[in-house]
Amino acid sequence: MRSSQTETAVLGGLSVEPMTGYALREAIREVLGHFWSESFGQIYPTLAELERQGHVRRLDSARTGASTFAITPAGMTRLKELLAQPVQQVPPRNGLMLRLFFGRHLGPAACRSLVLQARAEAESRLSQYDAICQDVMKEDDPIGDRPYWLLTISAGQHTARAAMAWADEALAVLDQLDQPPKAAPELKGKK
Amino acid sequence: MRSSQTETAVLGGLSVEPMTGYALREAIREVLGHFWSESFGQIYPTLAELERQGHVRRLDSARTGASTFAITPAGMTRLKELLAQPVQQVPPRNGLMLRLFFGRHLGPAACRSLVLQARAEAESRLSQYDAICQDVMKEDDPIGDRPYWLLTISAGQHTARAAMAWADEALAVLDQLDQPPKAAPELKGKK
DNA sequence: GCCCGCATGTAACTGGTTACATGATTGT
DNA sequence: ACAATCATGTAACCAGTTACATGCGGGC
Repeated sequence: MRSSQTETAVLGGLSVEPMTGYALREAIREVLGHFWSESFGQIYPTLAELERQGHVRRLDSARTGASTFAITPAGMTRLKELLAQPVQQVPPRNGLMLRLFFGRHLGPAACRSLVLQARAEAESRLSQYDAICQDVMKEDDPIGDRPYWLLTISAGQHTARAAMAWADEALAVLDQLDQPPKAAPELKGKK
Repeated sequence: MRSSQTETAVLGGLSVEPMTGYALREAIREVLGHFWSESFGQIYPTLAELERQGHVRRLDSARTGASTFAITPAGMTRLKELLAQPVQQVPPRNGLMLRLFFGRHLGPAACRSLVLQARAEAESRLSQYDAICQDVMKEDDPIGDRPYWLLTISAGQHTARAAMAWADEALAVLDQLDQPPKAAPELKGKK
């Protein structure tokens, strides 16, 4: 039973519409990209396994090698089962925080640029969410997936805004550290 | 060259004070726990390798098997080198978002309880940060690590608060989805 | 005498990525 | 003709966790 996580993503993707393995990966990158990722090395073996179990079926298995997969009723049942399983969280590993925690050895200036970079990334993510949001809103949604999709986008936006707010705060702190004139105000002009 | 990430955490930990491998793991769990984790299976081989390279040295290698490790000058150099390396980010895999994205198959009620759970976790993390913050403030800090440590705590607080705000918003949306009475208010009492 | 917490280490497994080999289709 | 893109699949590798084997020292 490979990973169940990948299985969920694959079945979930195919529950929206039938796709080739390749298209599936593209879709995951473009739509789930801000909270999920899969590589070919995971997708193809998983598809093969799911087919063996009758959870997906190959549509045009004909000539060309390229085959579109569709989810079967059994697959839908399996998907619901997988979705209902408890969320397993990954042990945290945040490289930025690790560096910042030992930031004394790095110096305030280097830390500053790390935080600045993080802020820029958060900002760019935020504008991507707007774009994705537009996309989701402008295609019609007969089966009612939209509200759920918007939920995940909203989560991304909250996270990104929080990251930016934190970064601003952190930058102020680091500036203080960089020139810590105990007293002596108003020597150089502003800031 | 094993993982460099673990190497950084281990050298960083020993840069604060000499410790045994066991204590190192405890310290990482307790202090870096909200953004980092290491297991024995990583720590011991890494310590052995670092010793071989002269980046750490065993203090009381005497009798009892238990040995305290200290970082060497070469190790400090190496640590700074590692900290200066670009942050490598992990491909995202957020199990909660995956479930929510395909939430239509799960139904609003089940999604609601997932979000509720996430909110509770965020809330508990938030109160943990307060506790850690107290700890950090009440021991004195001759070498100036404190501001950096507070930075990482603050990041955790921002993230947790964002998660809670999002959860509240999401809960409202899911409630709407659960009873979507286009019109026709006040039929059954309260719910 | 026994259990518990400190301590060290290793082997097996897992979940995942990267890189590669291969080939069809399409556009220029 | 050739390049780019779509498409499939596998093998090698990697980081990391889990579980296990082992043993010391102290408290009850």
